[in-house]
Amino acid sequence: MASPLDIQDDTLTERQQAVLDAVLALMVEQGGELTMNAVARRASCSKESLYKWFGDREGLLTATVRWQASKVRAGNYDRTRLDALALRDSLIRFAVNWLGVISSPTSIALNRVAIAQSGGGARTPGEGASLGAIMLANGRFAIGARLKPVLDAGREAGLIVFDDTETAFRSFIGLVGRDVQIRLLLGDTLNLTPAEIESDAARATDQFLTLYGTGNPLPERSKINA
Amino acid sequence: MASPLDIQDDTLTERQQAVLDAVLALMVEQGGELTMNAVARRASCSKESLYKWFGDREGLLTATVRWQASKVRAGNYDRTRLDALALRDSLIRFAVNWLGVISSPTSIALNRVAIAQSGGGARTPGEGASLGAIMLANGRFAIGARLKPVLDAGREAGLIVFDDTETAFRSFIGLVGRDVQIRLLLGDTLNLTPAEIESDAARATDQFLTLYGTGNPLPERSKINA
DNA sequence: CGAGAACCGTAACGTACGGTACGGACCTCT
DNA sequence: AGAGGTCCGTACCGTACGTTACGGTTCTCG
Repeated sequence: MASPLDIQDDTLTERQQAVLDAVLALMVEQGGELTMNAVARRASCSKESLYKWFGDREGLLTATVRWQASKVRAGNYDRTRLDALALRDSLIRFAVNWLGVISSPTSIALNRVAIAQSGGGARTPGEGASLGAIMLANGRFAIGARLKPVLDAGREAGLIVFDDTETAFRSFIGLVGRDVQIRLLLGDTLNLTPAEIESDAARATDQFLTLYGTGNPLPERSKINA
Repeated sequence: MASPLDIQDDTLTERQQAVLDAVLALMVEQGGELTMNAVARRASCSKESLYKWFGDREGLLTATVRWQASKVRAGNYDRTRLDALALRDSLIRFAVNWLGVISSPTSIALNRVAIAQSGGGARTPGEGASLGAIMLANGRFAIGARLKPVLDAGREAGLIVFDDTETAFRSFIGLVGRDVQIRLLLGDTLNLTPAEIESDAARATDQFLTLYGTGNPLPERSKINA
C-alpha cells in the first residue's frame, strides 16, 4: 500500500481546477450519471480541452478524486499536554470532522462513483489503480494515519490501553460512523444536523473511552447510554 | 417506511429463478457492468423472454435484489431462557451471520449495483423506488427489526440497559461492522476467514455488553481489548 | 501588427447497449 | 396429427455517449 496513490503533483491550472470543481458540483446535483458533454457544458470548456488535459474519462474522474482529496486534508491533531480531557477533546474533534466529511454530499457522490467503477472486475493489466483504491488511500487510510498517533500518545500517557492500534482505531470509527455511510450511499435521507453530529461524536468518544480507558477521570456512565 | 418494499409475491417460475441466479453470478464475477445481452447469454434465454418476464432492465435488477433478499432471510433469534450467557450467544450468532452476509461477494455486488443506481438524482415521478431503498428495507431495516426484539428482551430481563433501542442497535452494528462494508465496496481485498468473523463477532458483542450491560456475569475485561 | 498557441463551440464518427421483431424448435392439449 | 403457446437464437433499430476533428475567437509574444 505504499503506491503513490495519495500523492499528486498538483500541477493543475486554475482553469483545470475550476473544471474539476464543476465535475464535483455535477456529481453532487446529478448523481453518478456524468457525461463528458455535461462536464464540458457545465465548465464552459470544450471537450477537446477535457481530453487534452485529462486523457480520457477515467483520467478526469481520477483527477477529480485526487483534487477533492487534496482539499479535504485537515491539520493534524496536536498531542501536546495530553491529559484525559485533552484526549477526549481530540477524539471528539476528529469524530466531528470525519462525520461531517462522510455525510457531505460531495463525499457521498464521490464514493458512489468510485464504488460503481470499482466493480469493473477484469482490469486490464496496464491500467492504473481503480478509483476505489484511491478513495481508500486518501480517505480511510489517510484518516487512520492521522488518528493513530493520537491513540498511541494516549496509550503512552497511560490514559487508554490496547494491544493493537489498528483494532482500537477500527472500533472507534465503528462507534462513530455506525451505519451512516452505507445508508447515505444507498439513498437514505439521513440529514445529520451539526448538533446531531456533535452529540454523536461525543457519545462515540465516551463509549470508546469506556471500552479502552484506564479509569482516569471520565464522564459519568449515564451520559453514555443515550 | 411501511411501503411494500420488503414483500414480494414470489410468483417466480423455476426458470425465472434460474435467470435471477444467473444475474447474481454475473454480478459477482463481472462487477456492476451488467448488460441484458450478457444476462441472456449467461442464462441461456432470449432477451425477449427477459423483457416479457421483468419488463425492463430496472425490473430485472429489482427482481434480482428481491430474490436475493428472499434467500437471505434467516430465522428469528429465540428469546426464551434469557440469561446473560444466552443473550451473549444470541448477539454473537447474529453478528456472525451478519458479517458473513455483508462480506459475501453476492452482497457486495448487489450493494454496488444499488449504490451506483441510487445516485441517479432526478427520479421520474411515476417511477418505482430505487434499488437502494429496496436494499435498505430488506437489509439494514429488516436486520434491525429482527435484532431489536432480542435487545428489548435483554432489557426487560435486566441484563442490559438503554433508553433508545435504535441507538443501542446502531452502536452494536457499528462495533460489529466497523469499516468492513465500505472497504469491501471500494475494492479492498479484506478476505475475512470464518475464524476472524467468529472472533470479531465475539469481540464486538463483549464490547457492546461492556457498554450496555448492567454488571451481571460478563467476560473479564482483558479479553475485550483484543 | 502579425504569427502562433490555447481554447471554445459544435459537428461528426464509431460503438455499445436497451429494447423490439422475426423465424424456428419444442411442448401441450385435443 | 395439427393448432396454439412458450421460448431460444439472432438480427435489427434508435439512441446515448466516448472520442476525434474542425472552424472561429482570443490571448501572447516578438
